[in-house]
Amino acid sequence: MPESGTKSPRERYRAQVRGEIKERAWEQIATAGASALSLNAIAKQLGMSGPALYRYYAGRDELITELVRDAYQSLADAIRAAFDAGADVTGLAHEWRRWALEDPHRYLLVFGTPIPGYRAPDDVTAIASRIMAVLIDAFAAHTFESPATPFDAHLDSHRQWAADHPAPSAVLHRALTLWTRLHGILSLEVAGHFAGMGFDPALLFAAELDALLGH
Amino acid sequence: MPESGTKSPRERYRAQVRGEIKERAWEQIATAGASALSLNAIAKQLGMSGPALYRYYAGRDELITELVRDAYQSLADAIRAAFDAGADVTGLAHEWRRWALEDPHRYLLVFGTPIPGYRAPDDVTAIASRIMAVLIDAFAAHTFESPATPFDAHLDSHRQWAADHPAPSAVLHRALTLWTRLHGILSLEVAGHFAGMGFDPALLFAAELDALLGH
DNA sequence: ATCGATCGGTTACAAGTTATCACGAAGACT
DNA sequence: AGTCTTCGTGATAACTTGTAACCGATCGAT
Repeated sequence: MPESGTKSPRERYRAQVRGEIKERAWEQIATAGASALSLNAIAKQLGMSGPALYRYYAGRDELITELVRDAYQSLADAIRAAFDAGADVTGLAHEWRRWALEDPHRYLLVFGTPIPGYRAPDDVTAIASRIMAVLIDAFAAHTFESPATPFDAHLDSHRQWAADHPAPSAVLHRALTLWTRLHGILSLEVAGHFAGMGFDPALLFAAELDALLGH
Repeated sequence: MPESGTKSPRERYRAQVRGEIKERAWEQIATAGASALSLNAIAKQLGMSGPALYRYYAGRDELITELVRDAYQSLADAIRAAFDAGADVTGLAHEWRRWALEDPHRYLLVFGTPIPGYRAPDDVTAIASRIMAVLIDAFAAHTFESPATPFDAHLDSHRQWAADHPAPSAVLHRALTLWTRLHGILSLEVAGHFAGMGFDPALLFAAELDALLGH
């Protein structure tokens, strides 16, 4: 977030307070989860009492929406940076996992059970498309001798989720499959469903990655 | 739940009210999600006011815990029934999906973001083991020529999650993979993350199933 | 059959939450 | 300086979960 230079001091102060609010919100989410987020507690932590916070965010939903957007953007940045640094699909997948485990509640806020009231803002789907585009680019380097499945044919005419990326539909399929398979493992791991099972989730993750990338 | 015959009328009444409470709770969860569950509203719907509900459930956590247990048991029964009716792995997977889509919030209550305070009761992991055992039995009918992965070796010494099922670790691996891959798709679908993407989730589901069962 | 303890339900209350309103103080701009 | 927007305040409303005290009906035992 550079380039916040030419602004009125009022707006700079406002932006800074909004940032502090989000910071405290993330602290609360990291410890107690998103549904335990308390605007009152945040305000108290910042030294101001109760309704002052409503000058900065219209309500709980708006704050959460912005947190979701930030989290999405954070994932997009991490994936993009890894790709620009030369990471292949395996590298992107491990970066994805690192990002998920770094803050489990953040991952669940983005990909987990949706908050009852709120609806995803439109720009979030744009960020998602950008993430998928990076995955597709990474897969485009590989070559696959994959038999065309019925789903591949279906994808040929349904590719707006990938920002109409010109890659062949088999590649789109791979990218989509990478997403769903990684999410299957990561969401279960992050939600603690592997807890009492004994095996090492990292090994399962690696095995799934190997299986996808041509056994 | 047969064999609830020889009970004191007090206990029968109590059991019936507890059942009605859970019914209303499921209605609320199905419409507004688990985090919007209101004990007051449930009590009001049942004609009794507020704190009377605490005679039946010690608090929110205990009610949710029982709902989670019931949902788990419901899935276990559905899978078990399909298996006993002769369903193969494909049939079990579709039954799993049918169960998930039948009540999305129920699926998310079990496999989604965990509720902040509550912890999964011990018997839930036992039910999970029973489900996994059915999956493993279904896979045991298949034969695989799979190269032993490092994860397979790891699973050989970490199989208590499958109730120490005697199947070879490659089969355990398949069953575990089925779970995580199906959950990856189903959780994203149920949480609405495929909403604006355009493609048909059912075809993606079928494609993943085909890919897993030996392309 | 009467007596007594337990159970079920009630109202009242405490401590929280989100959110709105009306007001005062302080900075910013003309 | 004067005005005007913004920020923070306390008061208030309508909620929530959960506890405490009380009262009546029912069930079990004598």
